[in-house]
Amino acid sequence: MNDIKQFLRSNALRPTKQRIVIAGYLFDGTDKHVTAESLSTELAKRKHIISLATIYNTLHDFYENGLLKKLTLSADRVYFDTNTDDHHHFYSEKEQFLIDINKNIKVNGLPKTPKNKKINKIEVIVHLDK
Amino acid sequence: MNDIKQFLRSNALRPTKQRIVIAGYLFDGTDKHVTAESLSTELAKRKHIISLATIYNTLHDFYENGLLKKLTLSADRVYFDTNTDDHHHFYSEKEQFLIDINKNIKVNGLPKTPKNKKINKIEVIVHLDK
DNA sequence: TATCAGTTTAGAATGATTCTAAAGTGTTGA
DNA sequence: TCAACACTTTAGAATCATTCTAAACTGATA
Ligand SMILES: [Mn+2]
Ligand SMILES: [Mn+2]
Ligand SMILES: [Zn+2]
Ligand SMILES: [Zn+2]
Repeated sequence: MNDIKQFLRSNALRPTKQRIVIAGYLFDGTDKHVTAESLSTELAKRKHIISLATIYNTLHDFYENGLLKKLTLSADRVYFDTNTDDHHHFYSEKEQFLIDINKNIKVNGLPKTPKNKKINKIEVIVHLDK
Repeated sequence: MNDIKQFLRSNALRPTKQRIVIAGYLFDGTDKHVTAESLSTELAKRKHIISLATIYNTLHDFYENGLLKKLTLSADRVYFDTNTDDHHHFYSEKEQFLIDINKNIKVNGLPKTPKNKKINKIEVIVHLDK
C-alpha cells in the first residue's frame, strides 16, 4: 500500500484513494487484460465503487505513463494490458478469450518498410475459433 | 454493370441500384480499405448519395458473403478490406495509413495452441511511426 | 493549516453503429 | 405482363462505449 503510493509517485501520479485501489488491483503481480467495464465490475465485487469516468481517466493516465499497454482487438471496447513487455496474443472474439504469448516470436518475410516510415511495433494476433 | 449484377446474383444478393454502385466502386480491380464513412464520402464525390444505413447494411452483406474482410485496427471505426486473400498490413494509426502486405509472411516460435481451441487466423499488424 | 493544482464525479455530449418501421423495388409464377 | 411478396432502402431514433464539462473534493506544499 505504501509501495503502491511510492509506485504512483514515482510515475508522477498523485496517489489518490482511487488510483491506489486501481493500481492495487491491476499490479498485484498477475498479468491482466481489462476493459473499463470489466475493471469497474471487478472493483465493485471488492466493494470499491469508483466512477466510470475515473476508471477511464486512470486507465489513460496509467497508459500514458507506460504502465499499461492498449489493445485494439474488437471495435467496441478497448483492452488495457498490464503486461508491458513486448508480447503477442491468442484471442477469441467469440469467447472474449485473451492469452499472452510471451515466447519469442519471429516474423519472417516482411517486405521493406514504406518510404519514410519506421516500424513502431509488430503485433501478432492469433485468432482462435471461427 | 451486367457483370456486377451477375456477380451480386451469384452471391445471393439482389442487385439493387445501391449495391450495384457500391460493388462497382469496391470491386473495380483496385484493392481498397474503406470505412462506412470513407465509402460514403467516395460515393458522394461520384454523385451517388446512398444512406449510411444502406452503406452499413451493404458492407455487412458483402462481408457475410465473404466478399470483404473486416479489420479491427482502431477502436472507433471498422475497416473493410476488398482484398480477401490471406494477407497482413502496415498500419499507421496517426496517419490512417493502411497498406497490404501480400508477401508470404511466416510467424515462427508460436507456443502451442490453447487446449481445445484451434487457430482461425494469424494476423500480423506492422505499426508504423510512434 | 491555508492554498492551489490536480483529481473525482454526475451527468451531458459525442460519434460510430444498429435498430425500427414505413415506403420502395427486384423477382417470379400465372 | 404484372400482381404479389419477400427483400431492400431509408430517415430518424436508439444504443453504448467513451469523452467532456464543470463543480466539488483532496493531496501536496509551505
Ligand atoms: Mn460502439
Ligand atoms: Mn466511439
Ligand atoms: Zn497481454
Ligand atoms: Zn488489406
